[in-house]
Amino acid sequence: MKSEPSVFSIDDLQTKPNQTYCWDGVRNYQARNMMRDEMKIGDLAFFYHSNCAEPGIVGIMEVVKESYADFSAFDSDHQYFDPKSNPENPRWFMVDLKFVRKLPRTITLKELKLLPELADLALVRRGNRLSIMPVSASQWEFILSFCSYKACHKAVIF
DNA sequence: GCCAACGTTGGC
DNA sequence: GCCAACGTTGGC
Repeated sequence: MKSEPSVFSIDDLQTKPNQTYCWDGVRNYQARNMMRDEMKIGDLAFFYHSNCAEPGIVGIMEVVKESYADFSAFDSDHQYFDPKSNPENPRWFMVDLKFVRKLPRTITLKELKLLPELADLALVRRGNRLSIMPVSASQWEFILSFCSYKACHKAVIF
């Protein structure tokens, strides 16, 4: 799940570790469908910093509330207002998340693109700008193990 | 349903 | 700031 750190970063999320946050403002149907149809309580998600100096995966979140109407779309004063959505027939949905942990270091987009094991990761596929993307179990495990071991192999791999 | 014009995302 | 790669809109 992407967020611009200048707007909301992993450190913002960590400031109040027990706080839950609604992931509002998603206005793309594919991303909406993933929140609405796929994400279940207890699921984990990577937190990705986008549109910044060092884009990459920086931490882990957990789903604490399953999809419900994104009410920011109903408020005409809100930046995420969408007149085509209303409480009777909401167009946009969101989930609630909470901080789990930061990764020991940022796994940069540059690294993710170089790793053959992640060639099928949606994030590194050509032109993918979705703000929410699926990660398979094996991709998840690989990224976490790579994160732990990279310090030892830094000179070899890069 | 087609597609040109336009707006957005986000890496660089 | 540039621009590729989208997604959306709306005329037809």
